Amino acid sequence: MADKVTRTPRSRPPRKWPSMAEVAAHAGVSSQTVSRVANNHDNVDETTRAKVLASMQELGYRPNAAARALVTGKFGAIGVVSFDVGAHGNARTLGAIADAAREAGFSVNFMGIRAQTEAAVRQAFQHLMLQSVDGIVLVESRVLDTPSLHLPSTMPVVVADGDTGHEYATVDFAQARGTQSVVNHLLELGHRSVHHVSGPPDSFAARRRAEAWERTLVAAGAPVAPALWGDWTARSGYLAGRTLVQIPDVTAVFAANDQMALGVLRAMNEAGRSVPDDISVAGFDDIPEASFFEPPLTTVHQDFDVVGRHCVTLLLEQIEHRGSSPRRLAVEPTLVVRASTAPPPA
Amino acid sequence: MADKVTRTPRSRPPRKWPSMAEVAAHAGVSSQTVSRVANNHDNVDETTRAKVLASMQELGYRPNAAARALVTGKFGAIGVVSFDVGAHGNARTLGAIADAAREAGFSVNFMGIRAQTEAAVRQAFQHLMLQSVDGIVLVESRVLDTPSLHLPSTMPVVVADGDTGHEYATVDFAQARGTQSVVNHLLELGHRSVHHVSGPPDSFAARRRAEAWERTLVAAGAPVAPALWGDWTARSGYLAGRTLVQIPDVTAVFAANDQMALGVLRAMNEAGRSVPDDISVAGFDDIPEASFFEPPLTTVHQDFDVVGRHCVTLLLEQIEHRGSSPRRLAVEPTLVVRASTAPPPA
DNA sequence: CTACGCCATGTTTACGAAAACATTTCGTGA
DNA sequence: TCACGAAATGTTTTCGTAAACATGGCGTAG
Repeated sequence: MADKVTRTPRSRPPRKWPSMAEVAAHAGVSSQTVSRVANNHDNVDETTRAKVLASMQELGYRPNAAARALVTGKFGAIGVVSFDVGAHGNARTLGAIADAAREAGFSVNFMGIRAQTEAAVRQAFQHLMLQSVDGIVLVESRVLDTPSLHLPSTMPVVVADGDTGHEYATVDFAQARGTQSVVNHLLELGHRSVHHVSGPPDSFAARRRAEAWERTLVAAGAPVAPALWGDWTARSGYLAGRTLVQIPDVTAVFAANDQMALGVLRAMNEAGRSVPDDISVAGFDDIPEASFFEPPLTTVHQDFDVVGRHCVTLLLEQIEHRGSSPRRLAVEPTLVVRASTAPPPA
Repeated sequence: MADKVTRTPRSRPPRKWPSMAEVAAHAGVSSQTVSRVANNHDNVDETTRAKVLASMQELGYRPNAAARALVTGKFGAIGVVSFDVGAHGNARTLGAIADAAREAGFSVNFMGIRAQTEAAVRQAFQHLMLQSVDGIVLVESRVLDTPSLHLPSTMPVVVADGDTGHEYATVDFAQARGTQSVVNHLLELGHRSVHHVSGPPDSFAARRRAEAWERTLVAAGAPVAPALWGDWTARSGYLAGRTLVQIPDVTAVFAANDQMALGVLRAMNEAGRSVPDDISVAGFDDIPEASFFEPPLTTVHQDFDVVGRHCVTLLLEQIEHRGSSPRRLAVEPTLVVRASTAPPPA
């Protein structure tokens, strides 16, 4: 591109890291021996190994991941595609995945999704495959048609907290059971019915919670009022709460997550309703702050760390033996009763 | 390792992706031309380009990032080392970094830190360099001696929300100004002094907020009571709050983040103190839930998205021209007055 | 004592892409 | 008309590593 007179001598970084060959020369062995030491092969004499390690140390040798990946076909990396990490649950799951991955010697290639379109997810997947990962975890999928992602069948995938209607491995919470436990808790307290503030309809977790809520009510012969749809934010919970206070006979509200429950609490307070004396409110997730809400929130505890670790476990299973049929794991959530639920007013 | 009789024929993935050579053969051109098309060089005839693109499409060609990185020395990836992503601010920053990075064509290699030791950070850095990134962003550093990380001088680094006493580029909030604005807000309301619930002492952000709090009080000639140290969690704020209610003359509390402020609110309520009538409480961060606390929290708004984008900007600057001296950017936080602060009781 | 085999180590090659270098094909001005 | 240069394209080399293959030394069983 420039004139050839200048003879641009290929813009190499002035100080490159030493290569195996340089370490080998320094240690007086072949580069293959250095490779064996670097990969902890056992067929190396201890004396030689020590000599090589010393040279590595002295020269500050770092293996080049790109070269290694090129020849092995493995990248030592897993991709994580996640919706809004501003959401507590997603962030925690990501953190747990990263921890588990690191312990397994993998790094994590993170890709956030802003737009909730299938195109965005597909693009993220493709970008990750470009970036070369050995497998992908999809967190909180909101894509209706996961199978249409056109993933090569060779790419291991684990779906966390998402759709289950596909052939991929999945890890998620037993949403139904968790939901059932809160709703039943409220019914057992004597409430005739339980109103529901749901998450966004395009979220699988939200939909399953809503479905379980409805099923539980129906099973108990309780009337089912239409759910109010929120978007996981406290604000949407607040707006739903303002609607709820205008509906007569509302004595119990189950919000699909704790943030929305917080919004409901606020709306109740603004409307002069006492929680739990006038109205009981329960959430889902058990974020660390839930015990400090006003009043402390009854909710369903989810162990995101376990979910994250399971994701990595399942993914590594598939990476190790490509043929293995993907498994499904469910993590049991537990009801945590605090001060925001009580029997309905007499 | 296994018996050699089996003649394991090198375990290639049965269906590998097509290489440039295959695309080239299919399109009837040289692989170099394919390379030019793949990299959008302009010295390719439009007819040829179209032919190559068609072949790429048909064969499903994906460039191999490892091979590309090996020859270019660039990886198209930035590393992010962050403390607890369960913390809202860190998660948001990470999300913003990921977004900005993706827009710039970079992927994000995430590495979480659990242990708050220098060794853990150093290990994370080294792991990232192994994984081959073009630069690193360190979020919420709690390491006292950042320069001792022994990073090669060639590795671009940006420190977000951390120590500023080093030669790395930094992006953070004008902690001092934000703190000053809340503290002055409280003083102007008529409070004689302001108590402080600080973040952990090993966090730079916490330390700077505490210092600014103290300076502001001193500048105003107000008495300075010792700060109570928390750990960013609502629980620690709650514990601090329980201590505060036993101290006479406390009329205003500034917590170093919103979660701790929430804990303080809870402690006040438990102790029968009214906020803001008896005691004013202010936080820092303006998490989305803050408007829905009981009462809605006066706090300092931080725009994490801007911080994240700035991080990427500064990092790319260094990656592009290695020589450039690292810059420092500060993001202005803004005071958000809500219902948790008021004049002290008469 | 010798041959066989295992162990430590060395040599060659492949991985896929892009830089460097080389060649061909034109169009244009002298 | 021919030389010259720019544009398009092809050929060779390089990156750092690990697999595949090759070799030499040494202990031990026959």
